[in-house]
Amino acid sequence: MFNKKITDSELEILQILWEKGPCSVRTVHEVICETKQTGYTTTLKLMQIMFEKQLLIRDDSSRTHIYTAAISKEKSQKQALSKIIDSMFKGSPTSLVMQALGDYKPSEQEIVEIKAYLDNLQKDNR
Amino acid sequence: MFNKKITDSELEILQILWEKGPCSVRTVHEVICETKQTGYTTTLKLMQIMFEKQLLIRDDSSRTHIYTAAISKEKSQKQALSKIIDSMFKGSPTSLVMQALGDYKPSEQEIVEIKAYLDNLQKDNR
DNA sequence: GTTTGTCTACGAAAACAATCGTAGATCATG
DNA sequence: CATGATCTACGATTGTTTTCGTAGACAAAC
Repeated sequence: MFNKKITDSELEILQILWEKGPCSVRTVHEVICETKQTGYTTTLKLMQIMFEKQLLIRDDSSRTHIYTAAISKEKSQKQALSKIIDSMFKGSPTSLVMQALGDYKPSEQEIVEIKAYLDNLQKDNR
Repeated sequence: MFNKKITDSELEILQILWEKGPCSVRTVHEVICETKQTGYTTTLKLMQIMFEKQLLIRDDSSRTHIYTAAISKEKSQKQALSKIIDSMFKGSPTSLVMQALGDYKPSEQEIVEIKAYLDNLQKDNR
């Protein structure tokens, strides 16, 4: 029942809503238009479908409906990570982490932060 | 001209080729059949399309064509990471790493490995 | 109150992905 | 060499996602 696949277009809309909070279709559409050239009703339809799929919540008490993301950014991040860990990293989160660290060398400061985080995990383990 | 979108089915095929090296359609199809029930010609067609898209290279010197992945696993991993870093982690690789560590608590052993890796990065920085 | 603009709803088209059936070529084997 | 197995090529079908046009409701402005 859960685990509906989120398409790229849908993700784009979710991101706008995570960023800006509850929005009308018009507002979302204007953001999309900055990068993509597409019609207003396209955005509308997408958001209506997302509402049906329960990816969005909407307040239709006034004429201009206001939409809100129904799933948290964190949960989606986890889902996205989960998917690529399965599909690209043989199910090994650690190998994803190593690869990410290798590809995008973090700064000294960031390394320190990550290490601190790892220290905490180790404490929890005991 | 670049940035061909790789679909899930295509990724499945790429993974098999990364794992096993150059393969015939039959070989790939047999692996797919272990998890999915699908016709041989479906796999064939997919691989033909991937060849046209230049996701695969093929040797058609003998009757049974032999296909090879045209992009490396590492490059695809990087591409996949890059995509979700952009789309879900506001362009911050570090935040992806932290989230992954938080979601999938690594074992003591893995933590040690990651720390060692970070140590190396720090050395390189100096 | 009529015109103009903005909103939703909805159906249909277009684009893209995945599936399969069939045909024709080639090969292996009795 | 005839039969059956296996291969490619290719068109057709189905399913999903994205796009848009049109219609009707409502509001604002003149």
